[in-house]
Amino acid sequence: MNETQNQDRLYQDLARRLMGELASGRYAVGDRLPAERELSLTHAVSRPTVREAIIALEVQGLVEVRVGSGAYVRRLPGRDDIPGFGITAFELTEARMMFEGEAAALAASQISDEELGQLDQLVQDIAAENQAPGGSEQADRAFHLAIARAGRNTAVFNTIEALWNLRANSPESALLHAKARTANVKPVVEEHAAIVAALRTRDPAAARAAMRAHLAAVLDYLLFATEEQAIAAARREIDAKRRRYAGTAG
Amino acid sequence: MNETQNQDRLYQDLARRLMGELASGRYAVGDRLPAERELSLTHAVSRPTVREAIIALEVQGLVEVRVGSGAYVRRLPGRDDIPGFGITAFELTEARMMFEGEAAALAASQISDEELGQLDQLVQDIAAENQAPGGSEQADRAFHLAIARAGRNTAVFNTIEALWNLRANSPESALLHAKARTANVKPVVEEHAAIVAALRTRDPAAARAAMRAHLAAVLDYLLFATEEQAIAAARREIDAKRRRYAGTAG
DNA sequence: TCCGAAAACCGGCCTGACCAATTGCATTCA
DNA sequence: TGAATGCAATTGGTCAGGCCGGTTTTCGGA
Repeated sequence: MNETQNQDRLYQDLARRLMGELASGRYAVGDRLPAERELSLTHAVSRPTVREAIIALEVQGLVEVRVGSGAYVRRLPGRDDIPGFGITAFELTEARMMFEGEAAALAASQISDEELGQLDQLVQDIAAENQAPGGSEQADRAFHLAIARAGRNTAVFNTIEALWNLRANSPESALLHAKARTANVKPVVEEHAAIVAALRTRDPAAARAAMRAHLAAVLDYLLFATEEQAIAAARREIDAKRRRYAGTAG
Repeated sequence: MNETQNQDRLYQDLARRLMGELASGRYAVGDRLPAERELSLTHAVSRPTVREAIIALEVQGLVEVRVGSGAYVRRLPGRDDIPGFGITAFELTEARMMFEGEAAALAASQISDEELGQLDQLVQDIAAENQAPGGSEQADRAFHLAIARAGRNTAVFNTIEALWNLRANSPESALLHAKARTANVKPVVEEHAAIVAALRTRDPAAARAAMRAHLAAVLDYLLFATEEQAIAAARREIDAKRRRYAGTAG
């Protein structure tokens, strides 16, 4: 048993364990959870703590509490609770290529001169950010969201923003991106500048093409980074085998 | 005082009130909430209840609790808590036109014969659904999500699904769509069939065009429905004025 | 003026208790 | 025999009070 990686409060620990039991299929939708008093015994915590944990589940819509009856499973925890789960960096980037391309096309017909100026500034910020060691992706994110915002469509903006949040939540994705970014500073800046230039012409097709080109390049970087990773892994494996059989051969 | 519309538990009532105070701008991000003991006095509840309410806010990411220090505002309740809030039916449909068009293009290069067969069936379901009085949009939703799924990209599928959920959450949107749908049964079925036909050719550009054409038509329906609504509203207003001034004139 | 220790404050968690809603079972009546 | 009724056990709802350990503030000494 991984007895409670601490640092959280007890109720969070309990809530996580209960969520795990839900995810494990131990309970079906509609089933009743054990009573609060019973849970407090089986999990060795007080009833108030059990209540807090159940409330945490309730707020997330996982269970429904009926007075005098019990807590019932309303839905099972799924990918909604783990945004980005099961999504690879490639899928995410492909989705961004498709959707941000359209967002850029929309922005081309709506963007103001002031917003174009802000994008110019953001391109410079990206350049600075990429040269700094261990730089963040703050400016990069701001750049893409500014374009999405320029389309003047809340649904579009929310969608693009959600994709970026997804990216932050996916550890695999973040790692790959960081790796890919370090090697290719100049191209990234040029691509972003090209997007701004296309937007400045107010040509939707050109803006779409520039954005897609940029993200297609990102996709390439990712591929490259993955290959390197795969090669390194393969090399390690071969070395291990070599060592293992060294005794046999000698 | 709106003394507690009951039926919920106390903690929910308190949590709602606290959320209201956050929304009212009384606290800024980073501010500290009153201490638990203080809240229990000012709101006339026990400390456990206050704790439960604060946990409800914490689970939603609204506040962050620091041991020995207090509960701090992490973000203000906004559109994140009411998905679809502030998004008009037009924005949503425009976003769908852009994004589902791309999803259809992706699907064209990935879809299997079996999936094409399922789409054929769904087109028939949509026809049946639209003829039934007060029919739902179940088949319509299933049709569009099936196409999104056929692209074999989880991020893309999740995005399209999120847009459909948004649609369900927006009352204004649902109303308008219901109104628009009743008047135009045949075209809708034909448009869906055309999308399947385009997918069957495996031509991304054709699939994109068919999907965009369909949603552009939906946009037109919406416009029409809105105009009718606006005209009716204007007529009511004129009538009201007429009645108001009838006494003056007579 | 600066620093460190004590005190005040704050959340974390527990015990024990009582109330109200629900539910299941046994009793009772038709 | 079957349905209606009433009671008791179970369950969540809430409270009071208390102790602990971490954080912040304060105040006196260096």
